[in-house]
Amino acid sequence: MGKRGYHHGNLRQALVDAALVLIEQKGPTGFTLSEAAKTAGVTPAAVYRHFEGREALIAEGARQGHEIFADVMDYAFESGGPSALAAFEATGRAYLAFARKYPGHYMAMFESGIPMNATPGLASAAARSRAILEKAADALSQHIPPEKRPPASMFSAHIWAMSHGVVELFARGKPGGNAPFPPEELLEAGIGIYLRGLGLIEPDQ
Amino acid sequence: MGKRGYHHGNLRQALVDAALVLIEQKGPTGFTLSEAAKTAGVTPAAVYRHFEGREALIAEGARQGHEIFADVMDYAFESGGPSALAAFEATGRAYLAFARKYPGHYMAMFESGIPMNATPGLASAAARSRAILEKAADALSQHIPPEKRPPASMFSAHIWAMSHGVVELFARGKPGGNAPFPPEELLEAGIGIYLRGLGLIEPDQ
DNA sequence: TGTACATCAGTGAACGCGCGTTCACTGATGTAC
DNA sequence: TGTACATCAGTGAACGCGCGTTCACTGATGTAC
Repeated sequence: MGKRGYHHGNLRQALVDAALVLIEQKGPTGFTLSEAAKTAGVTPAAVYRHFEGREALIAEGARQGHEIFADVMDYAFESGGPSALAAFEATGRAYLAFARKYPGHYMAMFESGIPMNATPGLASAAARSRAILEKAADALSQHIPPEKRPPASMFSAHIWAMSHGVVELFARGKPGGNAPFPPEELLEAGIGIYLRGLGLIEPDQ
Repeated sequence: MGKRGYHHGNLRQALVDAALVLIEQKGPTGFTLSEAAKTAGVTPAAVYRHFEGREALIAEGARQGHEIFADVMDYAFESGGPSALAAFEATGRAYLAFARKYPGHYMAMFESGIPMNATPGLASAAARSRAILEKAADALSQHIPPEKRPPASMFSAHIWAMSHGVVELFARGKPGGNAPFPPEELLEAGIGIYLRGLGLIEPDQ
């Protein structure tokens, strides 16, 4: 917003970008304000012209992540296919694609330990991305007979939990050496079985 | 093993215990060797009589966690009920109970970033707990017609992912303010729907 | 167009801090005789 | 039982390090006239 032309150009965003790369490389707690500053070609003290401190910088990364996350999932849902089911599955794939494509953002959002209320902007961005997931679940759950329909928020929580679990356990190199299956395949199969359990997919297919 | 009677009694285990409490309180990367030593009433340098360094101390906590984890899950599986299904569900409940009861161990195991090969003892304990989960999945999957049976390792990966996701997202205070449902309920319902999707529970029940 | 001035992004030095790790040591415990 | 000795768990001081944060400053940019 009009910072361009000054000494650096757009230091604020350069710092966020540097922070996200470092978080991706060293984990959210291995990340260092000083190193982000150095990466952006600037003195640590310069960071304080744009952020209140280390935590605010991470929070801004998380906020931007939630914004992208919500956009990506919303797009997948809206354009995901003719049926509510297809749209929902596209949303699930978008989840994993986001985690893969923006690992720094993902870590800042879910692994940094930054409280969701750290910043008003972060809080509202997080609420937005959460709402998208629930919207997708709610649309799909319309196809379940009301008397056996679980609350949409539970439904979306299950999908979210399985997706997050797959990301944390199998989409990184961490435990067990490596994944027994490609994460995409694992998640798609898991969601498929889950949806079949809800009666949303034909038992025989 | 026979250190009792010396200056401290059993400093080695006291250090592990202190580390696990601190990891629970401050996260696996906020944890500090010096503070663990202070908690145990000892100089930081004393730690090096028992561990190679900071990472080895965390690895030992993770190792003990995997040992307990495997025991707990194995017991739940073996004594979980008359049917393979009941035994499996007991195992799932044991997962969450472990995460609740031993949060420090859980974090050291799954959130500390310690590689599974950090220590031979850790590697073999982790392999053991992983094997128990697969054993339970394998036993249950015998009840699925072979032609539509997913590999037991995929089956157990799904359950593990959903369980871990529930723990990370909803069984701590982190995102979204708090859980929309009690985690136990959420996980049990999720596993139930998943098992129904596999045809292991009657669709109408 | 040119000059004087105000703004404010980034500097560079300094701070106090706690970290993980090393080292020569000390002194309580255990052991040989 | 008593004495001399060996062991080795824990000490305390020191190290070099990088951290987050503060502060008075400087000098390029933008603006008023």
